[in-house]
Amino acid sequence: MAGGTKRLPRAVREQQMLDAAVDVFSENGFHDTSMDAIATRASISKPMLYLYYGSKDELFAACISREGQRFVEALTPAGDPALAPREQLRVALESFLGFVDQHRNSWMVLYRQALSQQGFAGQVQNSRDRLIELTAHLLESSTREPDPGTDFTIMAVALVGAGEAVADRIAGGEIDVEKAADLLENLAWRGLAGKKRPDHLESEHPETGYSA
Amino acid sequence: MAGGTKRLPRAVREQQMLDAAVDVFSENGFHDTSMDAIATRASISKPMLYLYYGSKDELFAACISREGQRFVEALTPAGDPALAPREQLRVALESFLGFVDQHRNSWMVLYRQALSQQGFAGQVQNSRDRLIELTAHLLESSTREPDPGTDFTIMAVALVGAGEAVADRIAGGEIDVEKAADLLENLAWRGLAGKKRPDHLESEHPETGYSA
DNA sequence: ATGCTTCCCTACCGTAGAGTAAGAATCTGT
DNA sequence: ACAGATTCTTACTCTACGGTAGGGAAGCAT
Repeated sequence: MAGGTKRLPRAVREQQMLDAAVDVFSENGFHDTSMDAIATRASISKPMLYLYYGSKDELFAACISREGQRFVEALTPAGDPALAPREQLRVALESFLGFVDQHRNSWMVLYRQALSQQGFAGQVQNSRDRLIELTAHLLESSTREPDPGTDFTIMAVALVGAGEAVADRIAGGEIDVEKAADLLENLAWRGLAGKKRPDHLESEHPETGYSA
Repeated sequence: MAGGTKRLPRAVREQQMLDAAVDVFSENGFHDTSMDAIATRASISKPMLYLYYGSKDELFAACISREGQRFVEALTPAGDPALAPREQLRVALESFLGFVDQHRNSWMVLYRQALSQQGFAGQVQNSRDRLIELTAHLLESSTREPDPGTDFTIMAVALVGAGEAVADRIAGGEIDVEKAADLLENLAWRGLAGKKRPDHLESEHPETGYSA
């Protein structure tokens, strides 16, 4: 009589548990989240968590794994080889920021929790490194005359870092995806102080200036 | 007979304790660090920690406070009003990255630990926000014809984010300060794919490649 | 040489929370 | 309608660790 729902097949319950776990982890962090809290949130009893996932660590790892999966999937449209490299970068940017905009919990769990939790950082750093390598590739492909000695990987590190910082603001609801994508695209190609996008833009309208 | 050293004046012991605490916190994170571990590292007994700082939280807060202080101090040379804004930005960049290069533990504690520890994040976010505002100001001051509607704060967020990402690589010993500063300066003014610094550069010499 | 202050320790308490034992329902095939 | 598998719960155990009680020894006055 845990709450009403009962006797669901394992596969379903597992997802429910992960949903609850991601929620609570993203709210309170790994250490300040108790298994009881997750169980309660999932309207289930604690031993179920241990039956399906073996331990708190494994449960958290499962969260990272599923959310990381989703994260990578959200970026695959950017891999479309039909697009010009620079367009790919634009798509990647929008996919990335769009993913954070929705799925804020995933973002919080993956980046603000997992990355700082020794023992899980490596697992996330993998997806991150792939993102960086992808970015480095796109930068390299779309640069006409690369200055000799240019380290595209470090450039990608910087750009991804900028993206993550901006993503945090998106997750905080302070700016919207389009504006952020514009900013980062300009950052990549013209520098911060450079003019904005040369073509269209402002087409949307002149209104507020901030999102919310 | 805790280890040999004995009966030091309070002010000294307090610093010892903070040194030890910063070390251990930066290695293991807040939650995976026990007060016993810190006491042992400081060659002191646990009740001393509680006598001088009242609790684990307060001790951690003291760490953040001291390291944050040092962090801000390291950036003050950039405030020199005699410098042109763009030079100020360059100095700020080098001060920031230089600080991370030495004081890696401070960096880890402040950013990788405190920022992800709910309850302390706000305290650090303060210093961070000031850094962002400072950067935004410098950007604004040194931009000739600001495109109307340009949000310098968000730009600063992006640039600082890039700086933090690069700083992590510095802390990891993967690149050196000068190279990172060049990269970020170029990022700010010309964009990632832009040419490197037009003037001197490579003037330093080809030596070691690492600092320490 | 006696009190007062400062510094410091050994030994303990209390509890939050990870993990488990034991078994009760419910479903599925035959 | 019975056996076996699957889902699920209540009610525990046990340990790590934050925090404390109580006292001891060293310096410094007068």
